[in-house]
Parts: sequence; C-alpha cells; structure tokens
Amino acid sequence: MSTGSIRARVRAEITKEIKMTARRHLATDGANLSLRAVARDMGMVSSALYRYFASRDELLTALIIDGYAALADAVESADVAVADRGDLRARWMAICHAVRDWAVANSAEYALLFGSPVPGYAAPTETIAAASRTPAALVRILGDGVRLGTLTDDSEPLPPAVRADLAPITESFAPGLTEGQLARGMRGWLSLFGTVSFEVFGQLNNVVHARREFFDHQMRQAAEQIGV
Amino acid sequence: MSTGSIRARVRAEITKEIKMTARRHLATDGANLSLRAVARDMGMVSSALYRYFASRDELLTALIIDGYAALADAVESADVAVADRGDLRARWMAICHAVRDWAVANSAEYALLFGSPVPGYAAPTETIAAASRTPAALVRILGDGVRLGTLTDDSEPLPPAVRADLAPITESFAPGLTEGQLARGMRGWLSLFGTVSFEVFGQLNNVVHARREFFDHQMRQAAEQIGV
DNA sequence: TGTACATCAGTGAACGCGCGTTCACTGATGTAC
DNA sequence: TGTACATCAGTGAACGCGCGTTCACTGATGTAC
Repeated sequence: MSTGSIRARVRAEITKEIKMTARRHLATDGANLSLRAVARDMGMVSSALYRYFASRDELLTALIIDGYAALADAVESADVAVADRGDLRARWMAICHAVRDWAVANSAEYALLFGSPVPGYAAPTETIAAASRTPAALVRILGDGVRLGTLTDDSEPLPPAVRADLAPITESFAPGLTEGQLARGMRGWLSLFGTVSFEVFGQLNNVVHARREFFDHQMRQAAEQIGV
Repeated sequence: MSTGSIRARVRAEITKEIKMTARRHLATDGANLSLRAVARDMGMVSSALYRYFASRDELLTALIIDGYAALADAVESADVAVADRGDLRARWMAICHAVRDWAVANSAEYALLFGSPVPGYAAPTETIAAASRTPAALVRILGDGVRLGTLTDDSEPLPPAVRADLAPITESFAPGLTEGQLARGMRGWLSLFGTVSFEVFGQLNNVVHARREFFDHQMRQAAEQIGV
C-alpha cells in the first residue's frame, strides 16, 4: 500500500466523520444545519471543513444521498432476507418494516429526505437517482409477482393521463406489469410513507400507542389491496 | 361603537397583518421564520412585534393554529357542499380534494403542519385541539355511514393493542362504529396525507405529471377500501 | 365639557450571539529525479 | 538514498451579515372624575 493512499484514507475517514457529526446535528437542528457547529464538535476550525465540502449545500447533498442509500440498503437486505422469494406478502411486509425501523431509528435523516423541503436548498439531480433505489425494491416484488403469475390481476380502470404517466415506468422497470397493478402498488407505497411520516412527525401522538402493531396491521391490509 | 373598541380593532387588524406577512415568509424561509424580516416587510421596527406576540414561538403557534383552522374550514365546507348527505363516497372525495387543494395552494403552511417538526419548537397543547377538527370530518362520514347502514361491514381482525387504542375514539366520536371500520378509515386517511405530502414535498416530481387525475384515482380506490 | 392620569403602540439603540465563506499562512506529507 | 519541490490539511483572523430579545423613551389614544 503506497504512502499516497494513506493520505487518501485519512481523508476518507475524516469525510466520514464530518458526515456522522452532521447527522448527529440534524437531530437537534433539523435542516438548519450549521457548519461551524459541526466543526466545533470535531475540534476543528470551521474553515477546515472547506477542504472536504465546498459549501454547506454540498454537505447537505452528501447527507441526502447517503440517507437514501442507507434506507435502500436496509430495504434491500430486508427483502433479500426473505427465503421464500415467491412469498410476495412476506417480502412486502419485510420492506415495510425496514422502512419504518430505519425511519424511527434515524428520524432526523428521514425528515431530511421525506419532510418539508429545506429552505433555500435546491436538490441537485444526483439525489434523484439515489432516491429511486428504494421504490425499485417494491417494483421488483411486483415484477416477480407477474413472472410467477401470483400477483392478482387487476381490473382497475385508469384515467388515460395516469396510464400515460405510468406506462414508461412499467415498460422500463417491470415489463408485463399493468399500469393498474403499478397504481395499486403506488397506493400501498403512499400508505406506507404516509403512515411512517405521521408516526415520525408526531401526528400519531396521543392517538395510537401500539405503534408497531398498528403499522403492521395497516401494511398487512395494504398488501391485500396491492394483491400480494 | 365605543372609541375603546377602535383601538381593539386596529390591534386585531395589525395582528392579522403580521400573521399574513409571516405566512408569506414561510414560503421562502420555511420553518426558520424571522421576526425581523416580518417586521421589516411591514415597515415596523422589529421590537414593535413584541406588542403583539411575546416571542417567535408564540407567532409560530398562532400560525399553526390558524393553519389547522383554515384546513378544517376548507374540509368542512367541502363536505357540507355535498347535497346528498347519504352519498358517503362523494363526501369522502370532497374532503380529499379539499385537503389537496388547500395543501397545494398553501404548501408552506401545509409543510408547517405536516412536515418535519420545527427545530427547537415544542408545540403547545392548544395546537392539538386545533389539529383534530380535520380528521373529525372523516369520522363524521363514517358515523353517518353507520347510522344509515350503508358503511360496508368489516371482518378485519385487529390486534388487541390496536383495538384498545381505537376503542376510546369510536366510543366518544362515533358510537356504533367498529374499531375495524375506523382502522380502515385511518388507512384511507394515511393514504390521503401520504399522497398529498409526496406531491407537495416534491417526491412525485418527474414521476407523475397528471397530479390531479392521479390523486383523484387513488382516493377513489381508497374509498372502495374504506367501504364508502 | 374639560382636565389629569393611565394605558398602549411604536421607536431606536443596544446586547450578545451565531452564521457561511474567504484568505494568507504554516507545517507536514508525498513525489520526481 | 537524498534532496528539491509540489501538494495538501488545518489555522486564525477577518468580512459582512442576520438573528431574538430587552429597555428606556415618546407621543398618541382612551378613561375617570
């Protein structure tokens, strides 16, 4: 290992540490993350951070991309852990709980990804690609259902404009899936994130206490409706 | 009208104007609303605001309470506008569109109510009462369905802990409604807010373009599942 | 009806703070010959 | 293997800014007698 790569590795280490510290700060400061506070926490002078990130926005972007990746990792490995690949419902439930568990454990990051947009921050296109890995897991389940013939058929009459929006998606990511089936999948998807967001953002406080059971039940019923 | 009430009326006017200005600022600054900026916009000196609100948090609280009230007004009047009170589906669709229309037209306020919690702001209990008016509209529809016997029956086996959480709600707000029926209603509710949040927070960008049609379709299918 | 006093809205200066970002610098690490 | 040079991480001071909140004040509006 050349000495050159030592410097590179230290750089990678410190970059990682900056992001970890920033993530901790997200929890208390929300989206108005302060570079100076992060630097202070690391015992550095604030200007030193500029060796690693060109601006506050760039750090935010890195956090967002990492967040999407971490969520996708959790979701994908939950899906893969289901031994019976044909058990679509088990796979659906696995990814639902993976999303919720991750969101509850990393609520500040979840808020950064799925909460109100950060004032003054314009998400660069790189974040879009990162965002699509998680829903891809659901589409994969639906696609497998089509391939195995176990996804229930649909007779969901779609408005033409909606069909036109969904057609390119089925075409490129799950050929054979009908737009109606995809629409049902999205309904489940939106239920999933609606439920998680309500819980994480405190809208369920004083209403539902058995959070996990409530969530599990709702997602199980959603599965019914998706057809898995 | 006594002269005393002139002062009172001016006070009410200016209070309203402060809140309107603050609402405008929410759109660009998000939750880190600045008192000074609001004052500047009104041509006042920043300390003058303290005659009207004891602190920034108090202004935020007022905005949140107003927001919940405005949303509830929109929802209630949309419900009431449905002539055939027995047409539960029409009423459900009316409140869904009322929520979405309001959210799209007032996205910054929507974010304040349903987005990430504001860092450092602890919602006082007054906001909780304000928040409950909107869901009450749904419960009213479900209750009417029970009374009319048109709400489809349910055979949804609920986990005991969830049933226990929901029982006090059915009991006090819609006697006769089963917990399973309420759970279905909440599923629709969470779909509704999940869908609106994804749209308002930009998660549907580059995916669905026919926003209104998509939403309408999804909520119509949700109605099916709720049983209205 | 007129006067004395109390209430209140708005002013302007100040306190103490934190922020993102730039810049010239030092000293250590890595590279080329 | 040793030396001369280039690269890079981190420092510390500074710029210019905005923030929430307090306080003593002025002058207008309202109230009591």
